[in-house]
Amino acid sequence: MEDMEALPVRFPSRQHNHSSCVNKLLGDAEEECRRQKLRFTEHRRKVLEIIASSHKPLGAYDILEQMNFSGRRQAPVVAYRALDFLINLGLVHRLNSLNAFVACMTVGEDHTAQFLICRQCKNVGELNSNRVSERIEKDAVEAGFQVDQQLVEIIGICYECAESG
Amino acid sequence: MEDMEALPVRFPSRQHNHSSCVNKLLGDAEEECRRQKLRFTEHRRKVLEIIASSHKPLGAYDILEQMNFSGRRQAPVVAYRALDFLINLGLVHRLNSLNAFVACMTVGEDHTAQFLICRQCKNVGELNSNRVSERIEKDAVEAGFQVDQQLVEIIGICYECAESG
DNA sequence: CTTTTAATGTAATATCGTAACAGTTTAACT
DNA sequence: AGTTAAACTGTTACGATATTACATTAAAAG
Repeated sequence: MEDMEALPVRFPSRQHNHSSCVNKLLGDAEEECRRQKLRFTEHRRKVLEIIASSHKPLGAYDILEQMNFSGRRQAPVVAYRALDFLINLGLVHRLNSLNAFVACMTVGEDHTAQFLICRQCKNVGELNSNRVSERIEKDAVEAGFQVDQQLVEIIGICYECAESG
Repeated sequence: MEDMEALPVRFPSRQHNHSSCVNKLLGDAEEECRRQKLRFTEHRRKVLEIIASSHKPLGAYDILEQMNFSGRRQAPVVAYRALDFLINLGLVHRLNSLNAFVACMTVGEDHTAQFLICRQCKNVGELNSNRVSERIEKDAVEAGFQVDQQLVEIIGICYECAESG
């Protein structure tokens, strides 16, 4: 029997308003850090803000460029340190096939994620299909493998690009 | 209703004999190139041989090191060109989470693949679960996404490492 | 208020991957 | 065979991504 619940997916539509979701994410981050007694420092806030302001994946050096507070160029390690922190908190995801980073679109919720990468518009959506993650888990276990982490990246064409030819 | 066929999976066991599977892969490669009228040149053969001789993923520069035919060091691009060729032929897979390459373990068969990466012994197995690939395809389509390519990497502990503590 | 843990600043360097272009080999076609 | 077109190779240079190491400063815990 199929699971008939709605399939959670977030793909950024073209006219979607960023500033509200950026603010939401920053708020979530602050709260999460308070809860876990972690420090939400300036670098970390800035990096999260930069990533969240783009639904296209950003490379570490793209992020770094936007961190020039006062004409002062930061060293790469500054971006990587903040990224590590945010990834560990689940606020940012790394896309291995692109060496790039995106903000998490389902913060706080307990979720698995698969990434939908549009090779035309370069936007990235987040699919949260438990059916997929459970299927992977089951089959891996059946194959004698104990799963710690799943990395699922799906390359293709998003709905809006398919429509507009 | 569940699909009850055996789940195809290849994980290299510790006492498994490489040389026979290396030879098989080289033979398959030759045949496939003949069939498609492609050239199976020395570089390509050598790179495939090197990758196939290791069930642990190899980086491009690891491969390069083993290409020193006569003390002569090859340029990186030599390895990358051969790798591109072999990947397009489906003889080699790239593991994005590791920036590394492994030989395909199910050559010639029409198959999808998910990679089982043991974070202890570093061996990589290939799971060929149509249930996983179909689940991903269905859910992506349901989310309005047209799938071209699936990249699935599963990090964890393999059977032999789990057994031996 | 001192100890110790976490974060930052800074420089250097390691690792991974590609561009460009001239030269050579191979295949295909008179 | 001789000519042409396509594919492959050699070589140099460079671009992009990521980490190590270590000295310094800031914050939290006792």
